Amino acid sequence: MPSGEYDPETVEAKWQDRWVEEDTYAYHEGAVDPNTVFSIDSPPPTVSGSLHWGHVYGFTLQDFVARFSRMRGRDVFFPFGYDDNGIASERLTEDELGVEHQDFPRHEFQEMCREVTAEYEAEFNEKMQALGVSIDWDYTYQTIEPRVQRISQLSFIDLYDRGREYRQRAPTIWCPECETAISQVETEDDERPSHFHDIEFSVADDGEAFVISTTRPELLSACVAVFVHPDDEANQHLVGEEAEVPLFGQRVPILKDERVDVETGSGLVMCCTFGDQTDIEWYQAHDLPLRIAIDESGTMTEEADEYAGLSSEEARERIVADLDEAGYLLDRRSITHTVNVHERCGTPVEFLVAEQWYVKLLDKREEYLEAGRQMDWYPEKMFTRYKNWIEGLQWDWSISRQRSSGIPFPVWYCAECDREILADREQLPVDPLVDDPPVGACPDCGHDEFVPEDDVFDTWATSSLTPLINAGWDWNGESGKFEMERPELYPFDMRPQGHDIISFWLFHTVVKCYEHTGEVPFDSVMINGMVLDENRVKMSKSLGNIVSPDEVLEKFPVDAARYWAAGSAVGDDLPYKEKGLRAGEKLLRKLWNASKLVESLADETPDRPDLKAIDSWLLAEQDAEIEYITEKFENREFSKARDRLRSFFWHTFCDDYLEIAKQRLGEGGDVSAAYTIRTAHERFLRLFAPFLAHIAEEIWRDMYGDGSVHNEPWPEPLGVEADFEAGETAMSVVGALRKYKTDHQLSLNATLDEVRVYGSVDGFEEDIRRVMHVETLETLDEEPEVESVITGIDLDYSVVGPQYGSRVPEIEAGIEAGDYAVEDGVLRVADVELDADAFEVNEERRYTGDGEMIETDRALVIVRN
RNA sequence: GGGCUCGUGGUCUAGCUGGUCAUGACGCGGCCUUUACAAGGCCGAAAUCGGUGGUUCGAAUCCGCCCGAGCCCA
Repeated sequence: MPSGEYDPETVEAKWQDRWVEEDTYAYHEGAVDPNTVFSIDSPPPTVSGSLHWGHVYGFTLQDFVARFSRMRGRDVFFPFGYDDNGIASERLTEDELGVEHQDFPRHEFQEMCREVTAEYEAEFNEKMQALGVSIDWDYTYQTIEPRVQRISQLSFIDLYDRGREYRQRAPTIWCPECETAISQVETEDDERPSHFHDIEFSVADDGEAFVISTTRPELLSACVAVFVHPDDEANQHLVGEEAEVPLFGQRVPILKDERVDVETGSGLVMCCTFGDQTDIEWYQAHDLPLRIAIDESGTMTEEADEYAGLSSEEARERIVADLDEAGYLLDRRSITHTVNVHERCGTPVEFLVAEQWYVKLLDKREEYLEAGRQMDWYPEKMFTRYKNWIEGLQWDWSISRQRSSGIPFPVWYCAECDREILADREQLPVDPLVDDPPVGACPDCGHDEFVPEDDVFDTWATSSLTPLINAGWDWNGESGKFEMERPELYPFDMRPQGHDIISFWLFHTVVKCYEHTGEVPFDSVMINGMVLDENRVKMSKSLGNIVSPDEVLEKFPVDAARYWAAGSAVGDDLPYKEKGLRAGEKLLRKLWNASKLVESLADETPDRPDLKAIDSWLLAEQDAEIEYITEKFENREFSKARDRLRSFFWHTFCDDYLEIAKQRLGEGGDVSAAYTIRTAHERFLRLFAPFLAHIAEEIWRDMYGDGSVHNEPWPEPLGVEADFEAGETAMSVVGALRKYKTDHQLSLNATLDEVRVYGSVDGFEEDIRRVMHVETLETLDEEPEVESVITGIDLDYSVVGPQYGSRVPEIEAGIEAGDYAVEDGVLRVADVELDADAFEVNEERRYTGDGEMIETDRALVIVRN
């Protein structure tokens, strides 16, 4: 039985171990009915070595749903995965081993990644288990494992076959540091110090000089045009002429375009291949030629003449010096400007032209929007983000990456005609760098040499397949179809996701799975907010405001953190607050102590006897609470469920009911009380189980069951009939008597001589009398001797407002002036008659008899002492 | 620069399909040993609901503008 003080450190670790050992949260493979299965597709975290509050928060919310659903009789599938084939893992491996990925063949480097990430993942697993999240650890995956590589490549081939992919030479955002193409979403803006250079250009025909301002003089050789703003009258005469580029001497057209920024510099701009995003737009809009001066490693090309072979930085310095010497450099000044940088490494990006694979998105925007609409969004408002993202899409999705670690494209190209040769589904996973293509000769031209594709997939191309990975999607060569090993899981019942990555992760997952299966992959999406610090600022390394979960969990029980996590509406950001955890800790202590008391008062549950009034009242109240809490869980309104449960348990059960039951059971065998106290308590444990997973388990196994509380059914209403009116009135009388004692500085067990109650407390008289230590308690059938003084009229505005509209102020003025009369339940004021439902007479009652009267909203209580 | 979200007692939060004295918790003050819990119980003080203008008989709630924070996208 529960005894002594609650010791979370021992208790929590004990159950965490046993849950894993005993497979408490095992998904039952036999389950086939999609209606009884509840499948969760958790987005796999990136392996970076440490668990942060975002993980704790997100997984705890998922766990609430998992535990609740399990108790509601669903076969819960709660898997776990790692996204470990991205740049983060690649860098982790490089740092850990002190190597550069360029120095190894791809498969060797991948092997190193697997080894390094495996260590971090093992540590992460332990921490996850120490959070008590009800994951089935038999279902895990790594996005870098061969099985997932196969699924990724199958996905590529399937999309290709469906005409959803294409290869195109197109401007690409390039990180010279990582030497890879990156997508738009992987870049961010950053303020960087730089220099503005005023460079003298001239008109080719007449030699008229004009000034170009640029931050990138190293791109002079890549200059393909000069632009003038259409509103720039002073320079309008240049339009249509040709300009001669200094040092390099190429002639370029002078054109007009409204995208010229007239605020900065001279108002004349050079367009290069490619200095920035606008250059790409100009290249497309004005059909300009390409002059590629910087290659993929950030080195100057032949296009840069004598500067070829230099790094772009070296070339910049040399070119600036040469411009200066030749008299072309008119000014050079320091500025700070916004540049596009790669979010991972902070290097300013370049824009190159390269052959890339794309997934088509733009042509099916409407369909993808509709797919999003078909999912239930918790909270609903987050659908807007998905919608805005789709509506704002401008580019298809580039999935090519030039990296060592990653999943290879299963493609070769004919060395002669460039025809694309895709791998056979049966041979996947393949690595074209090592493996041979499935044909000996090109089907188009018969040539027998092939060039392997050496790019790998964008990491999102794989992490957007998690529903398929979890469901065991694969190609069956015999049936010639895609099949799922666990089809009952798909579509998944719930997809959890942070609100910061709805736009690409969730969106890409919906798109890919929808294309492969023809079905929207999720019935519902649950969006979680970000964890902020105590001052409501997002935690980040650069601000140094990170609070590590490890530290906190040394001080507080996991259940307290779980209590905290339930403290905000789903989707809203949640500040980390020690106070929130302390409140949780207090609840654990209260639950523990109350359980000790329950066990000491009644150590077994008798068969259900005829229940006394207060007992059926408590159980009926609990029924109503269960209904409320169940509904809140279903709607993912955890904080409402939590607060209502806590408050009902603490105040109604502990403060009101237990105090009364304590005396009844203390005085001798009261079967009705014994039945009720244990029945209610047992149901409380089940209700608390999704939130306070550990303590509920500890007490449950001590008092009620051999199995886990987490595999017990969720409580159903008992259907007990009760006089709610009398029960609540009785509790208000007890409250009034407590207040009387407090006001008179009496101890709570002080005796009261005589109490008279006017109000319906039928069947509760004895309970009130005993718990408040009343000598004689009498109920009155008629109102006691009171003097009523009308102090005013309260209008019911929901009735009066719509009825009288602008005349309301007149009515109010009449009441204020005392210029009214109440007769036969009708109020006459300001020439109107109000019915009884439109107002309430406000009376002050003064008791004129012996003793003191206390008024509650349900009863009048007179105390003589 | 654009979109979305948020801004309620000292702190966190409910209410936000408009309707009397704005919910609860933490903290604070006072009182009380009810042999489960004093890390408890009871009572109390404390908010012009970010600012401003409007719609309305009536606005925390609806609309406009402004300020601040966060996320996403330029």
